[in-house]
Amino acid sequence: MHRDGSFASIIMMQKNRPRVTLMDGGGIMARERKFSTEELFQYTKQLLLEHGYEGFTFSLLAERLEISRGAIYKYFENKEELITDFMLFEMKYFLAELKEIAELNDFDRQFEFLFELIFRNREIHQLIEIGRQIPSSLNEKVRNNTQNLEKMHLEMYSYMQNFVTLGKGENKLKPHIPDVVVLGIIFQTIAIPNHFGIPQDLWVQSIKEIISHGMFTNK
Amino acid sequence: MHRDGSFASIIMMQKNRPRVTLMDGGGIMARERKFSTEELFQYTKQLLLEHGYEGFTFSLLAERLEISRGAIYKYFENKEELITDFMLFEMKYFLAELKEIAELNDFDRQFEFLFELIFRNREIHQLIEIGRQIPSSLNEKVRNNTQNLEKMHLEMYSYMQNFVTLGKGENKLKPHIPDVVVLGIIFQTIAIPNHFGIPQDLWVQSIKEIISHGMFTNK
DNA sequence: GCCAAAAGTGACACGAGTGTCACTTTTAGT
DNA sequence: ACTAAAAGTGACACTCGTGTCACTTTTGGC
Repeated sequence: MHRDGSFASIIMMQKNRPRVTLMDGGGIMARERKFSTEELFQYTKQLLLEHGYEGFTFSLLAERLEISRGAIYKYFENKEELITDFMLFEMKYFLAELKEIAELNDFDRQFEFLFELIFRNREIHQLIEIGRQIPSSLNEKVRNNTQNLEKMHLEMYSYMQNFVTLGKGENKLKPHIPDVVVLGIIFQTIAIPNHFGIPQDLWVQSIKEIISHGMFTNK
Repeated sequence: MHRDGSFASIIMMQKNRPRVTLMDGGGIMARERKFSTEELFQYTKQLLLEHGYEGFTFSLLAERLEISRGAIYKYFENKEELITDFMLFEMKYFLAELKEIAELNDFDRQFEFLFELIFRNREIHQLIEIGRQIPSSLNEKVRNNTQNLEKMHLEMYSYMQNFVTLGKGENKLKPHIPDVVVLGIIFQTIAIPNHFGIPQDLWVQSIKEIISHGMFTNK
């Protein structure tokens, strides 16, 4: 645990800086963490999806992590800060993967790639909607976080915009349909809850086909 | 107000029955209501969509209605009861409209009808998802309400099932796509938030076209 | 063994939502 | 005018989440 110099811990350390240089060189190590940041964010995600923004509490999170509530305050001043940090964490990973779409140079491959990526990160869309519920904060850190989120959100759209532009350039996508509708559909359909437990394969293929060629037969 | 013998007030009166027969014949009328049930449900809808299930409170609702919180308890024992009553109210209206689909006897007309109906009731889908968050209650009335909701939900699906069966029978819908995927897509795509403010007409037509024939060109 | 530093704990004061209830207000019928 | 009934109010006791803080625990380095 003490050697995770990952993205997440960098975010976390912004407030409670250790008074020794940082936990790499040969500083005093102090006691071991009872929970990793990855663990914390994982439960945060679960709880956000289960209870929504307003239903998320530090008490619930502490319970899942089997620590005291007070411990969380060592790393995050409040709910807004924790959740925006978490959103940045998720978004960063998503964007890092999305970036690779630029390597593929024809539309068909990009479509396959994008579809698979969004499908593998189904919750992202729901989380983004939850993110819209965060009230504008007075807290410096939180304002900074939401600004960065905004930026990453735009960056995300710009990659997807390129995808659509390519599709229209190759005459693969219908030119009269607005770009944001194309993107909206891809995002939204993937989030359809499979309440009836259709097998994954069939489910994915069906959705992909409808998006591509519709649910109507071509007579 | 005192002469609304509507659906809503019938639900409401289950608990606090007036001691005179009921408010039709010539009973004593007592003082006038400061808010109608329709008004109450309208704000309930707003608040549920804004804050989600856990964010919804009697305090917020009372504030919007410009009454005291206590007044609401005259009609509903608690949040669960109010929200399930509200859900029944919404569902009832939706189902009443949906029923009429059976009058149309070809698939194309049913498709137009269904699409228009769901589009006009865009929030229904979101509300149904919020409804899933209601914890199973000990309260008699609430258990009864959720059971009825379940029934209406199934009834809703059965009407739509008929629609899909008809479509497949007429060879209009692709036979290999599972029925629930067809329904899921129709429901979900209509709920796409139009964040970029595309004109309504263009928005609806684009979505309808993608659902029907896909976003790909037929080359 | 002692120290410094970070991790973690539990108690406290506070604010907000809940559910209840005795009370007041308004109303129509007599 | 008087009354019964329903509508509405506001105070009370309670629970739960919040944020803080002095305190204890664990750790590696000296």
